[in-house]
Amino acid sequence: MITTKKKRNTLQKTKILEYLHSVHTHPTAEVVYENIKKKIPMISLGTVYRILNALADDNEIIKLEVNGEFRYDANNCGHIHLICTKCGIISDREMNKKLDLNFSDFSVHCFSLIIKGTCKKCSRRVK
Amino acid sequence: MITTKKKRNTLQKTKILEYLHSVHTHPTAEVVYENIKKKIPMISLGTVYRILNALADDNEIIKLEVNGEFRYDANNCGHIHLICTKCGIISDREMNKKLDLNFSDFSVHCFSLIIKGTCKKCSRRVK
DNA sequence: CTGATTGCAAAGGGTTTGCATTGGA
DNA sequence: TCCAATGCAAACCCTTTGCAATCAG
Repeated sequence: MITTKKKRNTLQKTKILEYLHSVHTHPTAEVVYENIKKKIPMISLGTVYRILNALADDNEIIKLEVNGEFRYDANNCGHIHLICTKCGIISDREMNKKLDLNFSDFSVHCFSLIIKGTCKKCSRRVK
Repeated sequence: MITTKKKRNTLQKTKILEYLHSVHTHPTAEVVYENIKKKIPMISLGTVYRILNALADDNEIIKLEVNGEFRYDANNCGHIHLICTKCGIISDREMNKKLDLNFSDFSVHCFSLIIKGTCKKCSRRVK
């Protein structure tokens, strides 16, 4: 059994969580960094990454991957994330049907399904 | 209208597709590279990446992201990909229920749902 | 006090790209 | 012949890390 080490609440962590709860844009670490800098000018990108990853590990937020970079989202279970693989935009949808997500050998952290495809705007651009 | 430039069939591309159709392991570009090298010793990693991305763009294969790296899979629609965010293992499941994946403003390329969580083995390791 | 957390900057590592060469149609 | 595709290696760029300083509990 790995002992959980005690965690501290810092201004950096508080502000980042606050920010994530205030937006619905699935920001990248870079975007979070730029916004937190307005309130904590001396914060560093590395710290933002560390806090975001820690929060994701604790399942307080969701970590998504789109086109080679990570995006973070305050935990909203029960949503479907539609990710356009062309432009990277992410839109949330409600599930219109109960999904049977009970697997005997796999524990789903959260009902946030990720579906990739092409959004309306991008599909207009004929290949 | 963007004109589609004509494509050529090369040994490299043929072998890579052949390989992807022969496995069910969702290999990384690196793994594909190592395996193709057995047949085409002089092939380069860059070429593997270029071919894999081209195939994914043409929707001939699926490009998945797990823990910061890409994995490729011969197109198998109608599957659920269970991705363990701890160890990165990917297992396929059949869908036991028809999903309503018709969105008015989003075209789903393929019914390959990606669900992240923790596999049995990793969940045994208590945090 | 203690040691978890931060800032800074360098290192890491998967992926992309520029360019000369090769080779498919 | 023509230009897409390749090989090679350097460049990219997002993310992670080491370390000394800092600060929450």
